Amino acid sequence: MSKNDRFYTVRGYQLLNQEDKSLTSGMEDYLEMIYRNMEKEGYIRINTLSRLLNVKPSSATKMVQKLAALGLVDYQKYGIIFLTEDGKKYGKFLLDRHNVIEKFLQNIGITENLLLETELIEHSISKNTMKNIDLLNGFFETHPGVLEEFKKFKEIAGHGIGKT
Amino acid sequence: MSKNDRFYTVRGYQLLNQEDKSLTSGMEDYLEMIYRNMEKEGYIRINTLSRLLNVKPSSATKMVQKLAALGLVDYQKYGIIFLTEDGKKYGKFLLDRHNVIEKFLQNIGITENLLLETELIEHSISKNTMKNIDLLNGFFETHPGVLEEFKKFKEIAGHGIGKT
DNA sequence: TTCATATATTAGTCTTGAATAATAAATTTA
DNA sequence: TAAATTTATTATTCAAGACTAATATATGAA
Repeated sequence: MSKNDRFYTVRGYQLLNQEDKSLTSGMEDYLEMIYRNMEKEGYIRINTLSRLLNVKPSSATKMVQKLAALGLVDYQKYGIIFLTEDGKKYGKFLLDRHNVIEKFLQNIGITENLLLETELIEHSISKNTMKNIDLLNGFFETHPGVLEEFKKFKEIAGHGIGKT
Repeated sequence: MSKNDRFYTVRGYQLLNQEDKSLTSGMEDYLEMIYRNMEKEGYIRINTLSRLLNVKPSSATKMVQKLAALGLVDYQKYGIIFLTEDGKKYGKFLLDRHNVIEKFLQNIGITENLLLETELIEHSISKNTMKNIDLLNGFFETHPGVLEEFKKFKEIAGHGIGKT
């Protein structure tokens, strides 16, 4: 059994992850949202953040403090939240990733719960996979005939098979 | 802001999820692995399971007890683990889903850490997305020229852009 | 400028899924 | 069959990320 043939549970991967310096998916959710708002207004506040993420302010405070400790956000008690340079870089990456996944899902025909599906998937995508999905999106864009054909294919294949 | 335009954190989605009867991703990992082994040997034991999942036996015991409580596995203390009919159905679904994701990743050119990537992604895929990705796999299979073209496209586009 | 309201923080609790250590049952072997 | 070994369970602990309740700070109005 080679090194990469081993199975791990999801929790196991999380534990592995914390050894390098990457963020937990919770932190990513927050950072991505802070980044979105930075682009619009240049800053964000705890209340806005918690409302946007559907979370209580107390949870947001806690997480923002963690992000601050990691040097990704710039903030002090009762204050306004900004991103540091590092935070902006990471945030941009997160938003790009989000958009890549969303575009891909649209391409293959997901219309319902598009945001929800994107949010769920994005955290589990590696940079390599993201890059390849991005390329696939680019391929579809430059080859519109292919997507057309896929749609036709779906209409035929999608009927009556009911493979779940 | 429509119902589906709301953002949630990953944990938030988990909490929403636990209201319906679906399994946590942890449970899914276990059930899928049990199913794999059922196909090979007809049963599994705690030790094997924990070894395959890279987890301690105590963790496996705990999870198997939960799955038993949900009526998905058939087992009693110190005994051998089988799947119930429900467990088999769910397990088959999980394995199918795994294979769909893995095939997709292969199609777009993921070769490194294929298993790891699959494991991470599979839990966050809805049935609808799975169905559509499956159709995309089918499309690629019946239109080998398209994948060929994609490969060429990647060779050109993949150079020098370095979008991350 | 003081009081009321809005906003943010802290402390403590819950759940999930890991881990360890101690214990118990089952199995092998002498 | 008794002892040694393997296998499984229980009890307890830990971290993340949610929550609530209580408290603290800031801000706007009288």
